[in-house]
Amino acid sequence: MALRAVAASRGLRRFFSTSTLPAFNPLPTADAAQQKQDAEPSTNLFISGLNKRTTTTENLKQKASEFGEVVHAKVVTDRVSGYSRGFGFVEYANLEDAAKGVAGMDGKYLDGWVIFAEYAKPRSTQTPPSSNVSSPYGNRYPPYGRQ
DNA sequence: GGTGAGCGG
Repeated sequence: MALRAVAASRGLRRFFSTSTLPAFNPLPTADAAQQKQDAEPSTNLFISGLNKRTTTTENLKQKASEFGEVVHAKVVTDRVSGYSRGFGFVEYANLEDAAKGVAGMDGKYLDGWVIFAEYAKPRSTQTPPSSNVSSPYGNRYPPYGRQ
């Protein structure tokens, strides 16, 4: 009668239940922790949100010097047009100053614009390929990209 | 000349 059907469905439900529980990821915290990873700490900082109309190099260096020893500070400008591209790079002397610079400049105002400071990606540890012909430095290069 | 996410010589 119906008792057999109820018992059978209950048994099937228990079977599916026991076979479904440990099937998927029992520890989603490990995957979430792997996804939540900030940029690797480095002395080079990527500053975005700068004002395009003015060369904020001096202001950026002065602003970054308040949180640590700044080795380099530059606003990236287009080579052909010469206009600022709105972002720059700041290199600190050590990682602690870089961390303080990020915590101190990220989300702050600079020249009327909110800037964003985070760790920059390592562009290249080798000499650029376009440095054998039209380079004012010849084969030698200034100490850029040093760590 | 100068938009508004982005990664430079």
